[in-house]
Amino acid sequence: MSNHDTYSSHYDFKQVETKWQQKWELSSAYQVGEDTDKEKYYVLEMFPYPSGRIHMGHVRNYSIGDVVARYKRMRGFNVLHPMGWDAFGLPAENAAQKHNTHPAKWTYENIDYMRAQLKQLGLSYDWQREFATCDPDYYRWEQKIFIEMYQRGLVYQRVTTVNWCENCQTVLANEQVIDGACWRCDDQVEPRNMNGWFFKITDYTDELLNDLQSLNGWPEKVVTMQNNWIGKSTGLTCDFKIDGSEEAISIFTTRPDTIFGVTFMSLAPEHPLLATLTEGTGKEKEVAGFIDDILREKQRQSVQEEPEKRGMFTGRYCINPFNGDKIPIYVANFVLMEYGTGAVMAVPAHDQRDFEFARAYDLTIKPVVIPEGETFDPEFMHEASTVPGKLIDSGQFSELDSIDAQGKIIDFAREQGFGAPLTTYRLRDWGISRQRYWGAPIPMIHCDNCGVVPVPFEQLPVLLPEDITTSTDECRPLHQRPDFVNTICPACRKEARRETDTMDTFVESSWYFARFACPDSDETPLERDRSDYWLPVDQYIGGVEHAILHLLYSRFFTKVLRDLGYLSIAEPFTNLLTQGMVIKDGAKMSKSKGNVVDPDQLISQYGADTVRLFSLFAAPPERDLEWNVQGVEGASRFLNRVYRLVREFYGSNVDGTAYSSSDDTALLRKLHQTIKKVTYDIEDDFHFNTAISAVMELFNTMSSSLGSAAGKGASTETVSETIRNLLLLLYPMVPHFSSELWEMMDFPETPEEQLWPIHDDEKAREELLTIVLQVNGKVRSRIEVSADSQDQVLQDLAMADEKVNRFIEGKTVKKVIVVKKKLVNIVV
RNA sequence: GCGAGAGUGGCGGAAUUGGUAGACGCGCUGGUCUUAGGAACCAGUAUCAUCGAUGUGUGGGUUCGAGUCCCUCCUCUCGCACCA
Repeated sequence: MSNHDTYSSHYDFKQVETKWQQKWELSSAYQVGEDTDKEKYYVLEMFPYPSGRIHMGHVRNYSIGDVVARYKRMRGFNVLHPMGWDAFGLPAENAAQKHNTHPAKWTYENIDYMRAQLKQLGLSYDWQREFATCDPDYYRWEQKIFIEMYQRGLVYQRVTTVNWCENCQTVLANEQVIDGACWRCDDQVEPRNMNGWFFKITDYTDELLNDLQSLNGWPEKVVTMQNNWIGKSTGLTCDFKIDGSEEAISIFTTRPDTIFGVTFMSLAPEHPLLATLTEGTGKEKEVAGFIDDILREKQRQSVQEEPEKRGMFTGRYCINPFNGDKIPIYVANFVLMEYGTGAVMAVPAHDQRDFEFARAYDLTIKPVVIPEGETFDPEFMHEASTVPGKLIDSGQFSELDSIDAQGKIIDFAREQGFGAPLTTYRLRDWGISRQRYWGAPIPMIHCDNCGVVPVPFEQLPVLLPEDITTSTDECRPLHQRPDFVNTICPACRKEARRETDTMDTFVESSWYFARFACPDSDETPLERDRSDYWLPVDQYIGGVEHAILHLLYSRFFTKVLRDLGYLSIAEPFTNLLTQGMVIKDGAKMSKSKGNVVDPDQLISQYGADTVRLFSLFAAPPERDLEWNVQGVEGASRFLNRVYRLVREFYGSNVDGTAYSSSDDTALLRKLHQTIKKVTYDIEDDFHFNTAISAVMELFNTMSSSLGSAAGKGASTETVSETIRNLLLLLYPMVPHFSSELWEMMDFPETPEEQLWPIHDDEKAREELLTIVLQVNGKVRSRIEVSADSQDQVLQDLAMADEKVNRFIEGKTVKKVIVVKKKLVNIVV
């Protein structure tokens, strides 16, 4: 019985995929260690939250990553490709309440299920390195890093107005508030004053900003988003003395050149000077009422709508230090306390918001920057002018160009002592306190004698109490656990209380990629030599929805870990691929829309390789992928066609059959062209869709070559060679399938032990080319010529062409353009 | 409003530098085999028409030649959004 007979007549993906997955599992095929003989390559996909089961977005993300991993291995790299679980978070608590279980139990059960799902997809992870962020062995190191950050002054506590989500019963960071709503549950966020822990990410603002320039392997879009988020602006801060008082109002402006055009002052309703300012004006009550009013309005409205500009005169004036002008002070609803100084010098002639306000309250508009060839009459202006020009009415700065004037005005303010250059940022410190149970405890102790004291390293981890029962309306679960809260102060040995806040789960995901270098290390969070070998991540892959939150925090942590001596790198991810969403019927998959596709069901119906192939084929990775069942069937059909052809070829035993040598070279040529194209598509941009279509073309060519009668078609040898290479090209995308057919063909070893094929330019070269013949730029005919034809020959052939002649007859040929290997264009 | 990106057959999408528009796949049409086919295989498939003409959101421009470059406008997606 020949080997061939043991293979079924149709491709049995279930049996084949199980077989290879078992082999990989038993041989720990993708386990790696540091190997200084080989160049390392670290490919990482954003690890999932263990919500219960994987979704199609994961399937796509991890399929892309797996192709990269398998491809790079074939290129001789020592590839690190790990997987883990972003396992802390609120859904576990909610689910635990709902199903009357424990968050840990729920989480670890989900992980078990999802791990099995990932294994069914045949993803080539080094499972030895797997961890979940809720493992005490992980978060103990996070607690250590926290304390070291605290000791370095990068952690502090303060009371602030925080974003409170009533639904989640917790605080959110600025980055986690989207359009005034919670990023997770979409509930409206409300302000609340609370004590909380902060990471001093603003210490790293400049570095986070400047290093963006080095991220050439990131999509420009993501870099821009981070740039905007950090929001650097430079300008002047300047004091306006309050008339009849020793106090002054500090303003910040990016347009110091317009400072002679200031006609009033606007304060944010929360501005601290307001209370004293109105004293004795007789307007105290009126102003206070107005402030209450706009603060309440601000809370109510969604961030979407921009309210009408409203304000009220405070009854006081201040003095413009540049020209001594006495200008009225207003409270205004559009001034933000969070930005700059909470006070704005209003220049209605050159700022649209100030302009609208001035029109509404009939305030003076004074133009001071006049663009070339224009004049402004304040009475007839219908919008502010924000373009540069020449200064007027600006004291000694009049006649200057407005751009040049900016620096001179700042210098003057500094010399006179009432102002200074200032750079402001939009980025705030990162509030990491969460009033929840299922998170890493913040390892701090509050002592009445000693104040805040870090938990000593040897006492780490501060474990979450396990026997917790979370009930629906329970807030701050740890707070209500005396056995957790009550402790001894490490400094004075007196009774003290543990911190009961847990850390934002984004803290875990900010350094997990580094821990993958040494997940088993029980001495230290990161071993320097191992992280130096593996980091940075060469290719990071995930959804664009993390463009700010996770990626910014990870960059921050990388720099902190470097400064703590754990890492040598400044940036964590050299190359970033942000893959598009998986959509169906033009919309994002969601339960409410009822268009969710279940990966389990797909895999059992079509097999992992088909699902992988389709998700790689249907669109390039950075674009949204429209899920289409018929497309999946197309992918399945393709694999079956290849299977049948290979099986028949192997069984036909056609050695010695006569063949056509021209067909033989043609197939070989196509093969080498395909190797070239597939390699280029993967290397250049991970454009697997076009790579797959090239392999399909190769298969079609081979298939028609094989079907020919004796004396035609390619030789057995060439077909075998083509199959061999085709399986190698396909291997990273459909590894089970390729491995199986490889074995069927009796090729030595397995595809993954082979090197990626290299094309031969000589063999890929076309002998005959189709040259397009144009008349006046329109295609009129085509001719076949040998590839080395000279220009003159081409031109002669073109002029002699019958179809061409129909179009040039009776006309004068003005010009002939010959483009090598492409076309001849005759202009008449 | 500001910023970025994108508009190509019935559909998903191709088209390295300006040089054959629609690769590859889906769908559809016809055929072969078949008791049957929603399997497989073969042929066809941008549109309109007889030569031929027209076609990459709109209108213009540059060029021998434009999906690709420039300008105008329209639409969509994403991000930011009273940031002084």
